[in-house]
Amino acid sequence: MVTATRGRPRAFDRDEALDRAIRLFWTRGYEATSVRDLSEELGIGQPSLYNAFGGKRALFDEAVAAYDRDYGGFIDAAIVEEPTASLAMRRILTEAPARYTRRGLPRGCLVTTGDAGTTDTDVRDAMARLREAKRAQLKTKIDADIKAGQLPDEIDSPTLSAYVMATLAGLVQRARDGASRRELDGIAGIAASALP
Amino acid sequence: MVTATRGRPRAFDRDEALDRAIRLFWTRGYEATSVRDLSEELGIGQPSLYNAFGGKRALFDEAVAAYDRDYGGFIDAAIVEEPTASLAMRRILTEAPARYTRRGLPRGCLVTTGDAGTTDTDVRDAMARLREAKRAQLKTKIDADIKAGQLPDEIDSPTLSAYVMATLAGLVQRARDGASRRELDGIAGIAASALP
DNA sequence: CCTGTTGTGTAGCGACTGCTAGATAATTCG
DNA sequence: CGAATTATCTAGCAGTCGCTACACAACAGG
Repeated sequence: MVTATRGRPRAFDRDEALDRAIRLFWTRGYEATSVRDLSEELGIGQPSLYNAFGGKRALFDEAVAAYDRDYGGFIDAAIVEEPTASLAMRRILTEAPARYTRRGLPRGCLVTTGDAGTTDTDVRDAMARLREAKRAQLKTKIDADIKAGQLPDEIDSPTLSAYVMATLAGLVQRARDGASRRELDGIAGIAASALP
Repeated sequence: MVTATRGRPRAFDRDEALDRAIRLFWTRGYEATSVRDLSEELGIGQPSLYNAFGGKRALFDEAVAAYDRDYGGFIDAAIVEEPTASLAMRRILTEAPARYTRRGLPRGCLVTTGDAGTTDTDVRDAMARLREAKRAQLKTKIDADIKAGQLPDEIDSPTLSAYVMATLAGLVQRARDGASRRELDGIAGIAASALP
């Protein structure tokens, strides 16, 4: 085996520690989360954190990737699974309120607000690129429907995909300000009524 | 005179310094803006800053108040000046894209994102209260129209006002991610089509 | 002039930031 | 067993945070 376990074994569950890191970054964002906060919340010393994850920035990147897979994947799922862009967009707006107000989990979305209030431009650029990638995915799906005649030619796919992303960001803002799941459902319902 | 100018006169323009502080907080948010940054950008020493404004938090509060008056007032103006809630909401969504992408000014809105990524719960609560006040103003205007028969009884005014606020937050997010004025116009147009 | 009042500059406080050197503990391999 | 490898712990680095004590400068009133 290449992955022979030589040396002293790790004293903590790496996946569980990563999940705790996700929730802390999710709650406070990148810059407002200190390495000492992480060390305490993960229940490991700082040298262990650096040994296992490489550093604050590397841990954040890994946390964002794991978040996108474990918590934020409903958007990708809707785009992949729904037969049309209209259905995908409606499903995204329908599911978002529940996703942003889960009990036992932080409010909102790590990808949407994880870089807010962060000075580091690398972090901001990386997160902006991730958001842009989601929008582009949706735009591609809309374009496919236009080409297939499922949506009228006049539809502006860059704007429409941006509209959905902006609506999600608005829902995140409301969720973090304490809005109820019910209120978010109402907002998403109004927003969905503008979809083609 | 009570305001006799005894003692050494101030060596800088307080209003201009406050305006520079507004732009810095607007760009970076509360926590990511350091007192040293402010001191440098305002062109005054830290003791002068503390003497003139009281401290970082007091300066931020004053900056937010001045921002709301000088830059963010278009929302209040629309609510006060437009005869109906429908017109006010449409005007808000129409004007927001330009407001969030002014040349020579930071992107977005200080009230919407000034507290993002901030640990201090007092700051977050104060900003959330300010946002809630705006929403409540709009809700009152909608309620008045319902009562006057200008809008149907089935309209859910808390949700509709929250929808407008959420849309603005989404526009801010897109603006800060680099979206063009034109894209924001498009998003706002779609959002407005959902209004009653 | 002198006194009182206020603003400015220097210099530094204690607390926190991300990070790491060095010693030691716990495991596998030969 | 010893040697090699990896993890953990203590302790502390240089840098930044918001803030301020202190000395001095610049004004008004007497």
